Amino acid sequence: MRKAPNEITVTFPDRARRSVRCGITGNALAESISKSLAKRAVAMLVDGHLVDLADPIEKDASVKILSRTDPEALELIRHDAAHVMAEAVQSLWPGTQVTIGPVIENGFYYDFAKAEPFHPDDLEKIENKMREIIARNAPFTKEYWSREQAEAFFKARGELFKVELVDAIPKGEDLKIYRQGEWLDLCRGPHMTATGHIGKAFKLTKFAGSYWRGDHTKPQLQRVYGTAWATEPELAGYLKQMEEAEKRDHRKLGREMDLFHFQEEGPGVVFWHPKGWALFQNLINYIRRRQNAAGYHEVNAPQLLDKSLWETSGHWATFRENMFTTVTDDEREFVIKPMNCPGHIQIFKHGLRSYRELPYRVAEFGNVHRYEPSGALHGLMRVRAFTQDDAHVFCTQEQIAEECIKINDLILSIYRDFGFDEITVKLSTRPDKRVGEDALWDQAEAVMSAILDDIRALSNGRVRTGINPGEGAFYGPKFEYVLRDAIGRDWQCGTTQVDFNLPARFGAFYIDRDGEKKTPVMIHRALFGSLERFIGILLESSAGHLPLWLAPLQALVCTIVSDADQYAVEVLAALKAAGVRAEVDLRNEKINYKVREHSLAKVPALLVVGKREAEEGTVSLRRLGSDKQEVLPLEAAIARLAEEAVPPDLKRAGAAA
RNA sequence: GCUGCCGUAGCUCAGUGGUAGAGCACUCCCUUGGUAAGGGAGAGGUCGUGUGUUCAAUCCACACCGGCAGCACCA
Repeated sequence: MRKAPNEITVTFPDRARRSVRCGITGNALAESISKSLAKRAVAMLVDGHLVDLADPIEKDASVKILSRTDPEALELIRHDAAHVMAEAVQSLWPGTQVTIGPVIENGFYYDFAKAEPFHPDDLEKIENKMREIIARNAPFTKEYWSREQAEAFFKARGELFKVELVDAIPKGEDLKIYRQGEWLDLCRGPHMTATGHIGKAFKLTKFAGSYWRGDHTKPQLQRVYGTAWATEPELAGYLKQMEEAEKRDHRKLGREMDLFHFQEEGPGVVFWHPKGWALFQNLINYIRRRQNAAGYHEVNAPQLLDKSLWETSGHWATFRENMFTTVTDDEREFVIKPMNCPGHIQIFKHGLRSYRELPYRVAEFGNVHRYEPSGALHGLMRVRAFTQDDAHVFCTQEQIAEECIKINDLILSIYRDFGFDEITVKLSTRPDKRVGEDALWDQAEAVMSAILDDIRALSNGRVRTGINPGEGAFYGPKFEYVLRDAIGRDWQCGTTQVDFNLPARFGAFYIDRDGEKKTPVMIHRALFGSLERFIGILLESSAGHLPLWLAPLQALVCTIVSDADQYAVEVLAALKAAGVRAEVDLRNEKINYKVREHSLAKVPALLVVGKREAEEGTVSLRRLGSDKQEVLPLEAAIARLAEEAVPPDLKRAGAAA
């Protein structure tokens, strides 16, 4: 295409091209295309970058003019809403300082410095004020200010946090100020053309405390969260989804399914009820089979060990605040174990180890206690006493990569058995607070980053990888296995940590081929991490509809009339004989009542028997989540359930045999 | 730990400055009913704990304990 001087070529999403004056604004460009587009336009994408519609286009570029319902505009709606919220709060409570107000997943927040705390009713007040501001439909306009001008302006207004933000902007960079009517804010942008485009599909959701710059030593601010969408049905859909998520809260399910409880005298510790403990044991049995098959030796190290071991490991220096301790009458100080590694090292150190024994893999369902900050406690997800499916592999440096890959394969295979297929593995590198020489860290990180590449390559696209800088353990870098649950939430569960430090600190060694003492490398690994937490994840992901092999109570025989009692007891006996975990409900209640009650308790299979079934030797089978029934011979029903109740690993073993 | 909110029967929740109520669950009675609540009766609470204000506190104030949300933390 031939161009006059001072002309540029813009390419539209439909691949149409047009020559336009260099420096044309998005507004003018939209106007030149059509009146209706100009009217709808709120911002634009230039070469994929979201920018203000008022910005000039100064070189050949692909341009997409955005209207507010384009997906790319959603973050602008949210960001604009945050600005409007800040204006609303400052207009309602003069003297409140504004700080930052970013877009987050599903919405936005703004942090304020305000002397008086917000009151729950304030959400509605702010929302109403926001609607007023939006109705005024003031245009967003951008200005470039000098650093001095901005600093003087915010200082004069008493906006000290903004002054700090101005100071933090690198010298030589433009300071952008966005105005909306009378109000203005320092902001990177971009914004839509006017506040009216925010629309009505937003809602303020909650207040919370937060820290300035996320640092708990800095002043505490008040955060207001909101959600915003392009359309009201989308907002309604989101709110509905939140309600649904609430219904699968594992604390609620735990009560409804009678799995566990908490009470005041034991903050952060779980009372496991019979059904919950059965589920717990089902998980342990499964993991035990898997890791025994993978060459681990299961052990049990003491619950209580002298403080000196924790000083040696470095835990005392790093986590003393989070450890439960006890002093005995003879004035010895003991630590209730928060970790299993020192115990396992003692087992490794007991007696002389040969290189022939390596890799030496010790596993334990270790019951650990950690004094977690009270505000961190959350049902089973964050507790003060939990069971780790922990293990330590003592090996040579040459064996590290192979062991890490084996662990990786084991973890991925296990997650697959639970239906978790979307996995991310993240490498967490050295934290600021750590033990050991930097040379050892260099080595460990180099080894692990190579392994990370292998993991991704070996996974055929199933595993994504990433880096978490500075998030490693104090004794070594780690892989974190993050799984995505049925409703799209991510949970960090498994972990593999390569440790060049602790074995040496404890003086662990083995006798190598050449007769010399060598220090082994230790790999820490956990599969689910915390069994308590994993059960919470399982419950929320499945909404309590556990697969049959895990369900603590798999089947319930329900009678319709008492004439069927005798038969029901026979059915129960037959189920039990086939290894199905079952109970019988002979109560003098209607079948509707029984079905409702057991369905609410999430019993996977109901075997209903009345006169007819008793006479014919059949059962009416109803599965959780369905309102259909199927009448089939008792043996057929039992065979089906027994088959389905076989854990996935045993099923594979059976198929192979 | 920090900020805010909350704490009444096993659960979900009303309520009042003059020592408390509902529904479900529980016990008993009637009912034998075909796939998500049949009917009736009964029992059940030092209103989280402590101190204070008051003639009088479940209610007001303060402290503590516990919970919820977010932040911070997570070997």
